[in-house]
Amino acid sequence: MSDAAKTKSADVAADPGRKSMDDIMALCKRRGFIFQASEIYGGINGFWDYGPLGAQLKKNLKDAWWQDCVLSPPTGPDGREVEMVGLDTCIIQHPKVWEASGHVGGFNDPRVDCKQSKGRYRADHLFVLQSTGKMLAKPMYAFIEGDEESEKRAYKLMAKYLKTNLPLPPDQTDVVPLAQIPLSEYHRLVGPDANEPGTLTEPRAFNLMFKTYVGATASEDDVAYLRPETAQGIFIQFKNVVDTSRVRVPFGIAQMGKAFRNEVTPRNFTFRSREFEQMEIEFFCHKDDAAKWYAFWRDWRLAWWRSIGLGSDNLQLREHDKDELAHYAKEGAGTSDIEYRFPFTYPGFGELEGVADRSDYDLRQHQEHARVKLEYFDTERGELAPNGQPKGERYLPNVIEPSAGADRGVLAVLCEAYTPDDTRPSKVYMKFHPRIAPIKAAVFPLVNKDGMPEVADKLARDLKKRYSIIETDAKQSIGKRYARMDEAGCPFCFTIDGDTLKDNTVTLRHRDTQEQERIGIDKVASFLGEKLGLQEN
RNA sequence: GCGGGUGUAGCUCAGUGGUAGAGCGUCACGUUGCCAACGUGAAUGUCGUCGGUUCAAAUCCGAUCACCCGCUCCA
Repeated sequence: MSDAAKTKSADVAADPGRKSMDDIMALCKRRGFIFQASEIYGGINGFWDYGPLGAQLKKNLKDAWWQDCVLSPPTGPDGREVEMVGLDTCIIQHPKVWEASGHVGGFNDPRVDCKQSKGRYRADHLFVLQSTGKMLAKPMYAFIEGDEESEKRAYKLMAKYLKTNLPLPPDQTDVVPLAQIPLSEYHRLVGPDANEPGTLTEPRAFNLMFKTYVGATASEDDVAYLRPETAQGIFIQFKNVVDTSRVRVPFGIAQMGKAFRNEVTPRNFTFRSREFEQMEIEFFCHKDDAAKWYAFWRDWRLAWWRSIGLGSDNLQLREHDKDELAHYAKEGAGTSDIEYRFPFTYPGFGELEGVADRSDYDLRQHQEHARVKLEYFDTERGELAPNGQPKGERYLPNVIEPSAGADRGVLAVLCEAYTPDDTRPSKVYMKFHPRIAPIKAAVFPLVNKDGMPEVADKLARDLKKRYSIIETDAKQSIGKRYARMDEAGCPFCFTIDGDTLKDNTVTLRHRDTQEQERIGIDKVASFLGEKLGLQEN
């Protein structure tokens, strides 16, 4: 901050590397954006609550997403308005949902810790180089699959032990997966980063899902899980939506809601929380069109984040490398992350939204596990019948999934908006896009007498009928009230003064420039409507 | 999970064994007529929590919780 203080606010605003996360967190607490969950009990790791301003900010962000994705969707690559419907499914579903999705069984990969090097490894990524023949009490060397350095190290150590040169005689050693080494032999095992044997722990499972029980008896037969993603609720209701809402492929189903993951390390304020909210679209299309729709959503979602105020320099698109791809995306057209440059990731970026081609993986999995046909009959495809009509085609649609983190979105918006400015009394202001600003406007009587409060109250009441959150405040000096609004990120203030009583004009004060102008009191509503991007008249 | 750091008023922090502090903010009254103005006054703390040492602990010791940083992890 000491550097930032000497810098022009515009420079600081554009450069998150100059913003202090501590200062942003302090403001979030001070102004009631974000509180630590269960704070009076000492807090609870990985959980955060939203205060009055934060709750409104988050609601505005979610409303903007719902508005732009569901109620007023964009024009697709085929030139037509995208077809989209909403859905709201349960946090708790049948346990088999998570078996089908691969969340149970497939992904609670066991980990192995090294007591000496403090390293942690995926057990299925570790291989062991051992000498054959008389194995008793001889050391074995673990290395990481695909990691040449650790593999070379293991061979070098083995060569040293066998007192031979590299390459090792092939008949004296072999390589086996760690899983084949019995626990009783771990005392002979040298870890990939250790220099003595016996430092590796036994493989331990990490289950990232929250476990709970359905029913008051709570026996092991009643185990259920809190959803780790909202997506599966969409997949398992896919058939109902198709059967009841007249949608036709290509179309999307949108849903937002809480999801839960027992993150190993909750970190970076709300960025990695154990309870978080997702805004997900599952877009269903024919396999032949998947690449086209994937590119469309990837680009459109990036543009959307820009439209709500995330600066272009701090936002980037990153295509995943092949080896990064999740199990469900291996067959797809690709995965990319929309990333924001947070102060705590600077100069790197952190994921805001992932856009993935999930192929038909999920529908296929549920079709198999539930033994229910989930195929879609497309009447516009297939070869032509003699009457000139297509015969139709039956298929499992491909899925393009733009999956955004609502809390990460709020955090990015907070970081982007945070603008130190030593020249103004508040020393900082929150430069929210008017569309998502929690307080849209403030109405102040310049002084609390001479008929001004009455006029201000009337204007505020009129505005409140149409716009969310209009602040009124008649206490203390006008400068103090402007400063408070700067920290809350209120974009516009309207001040009633002596002249208002004579000529019906008010002072309009702009947050970002601190400029003032006079406009007619009857123009205030239409001005706000235009600035907030709402229909007026 | 490991290592380092931090935890005192709403916020930022001072306080190294002897009665709990400052600035800012908040609130009230007065004044003020466009940028945290001024005056007067007020409220606010089990010094993160629990335990130990001591005549006496915010201060020393132990444990624990939370947050920050670095590893690790993040389907």
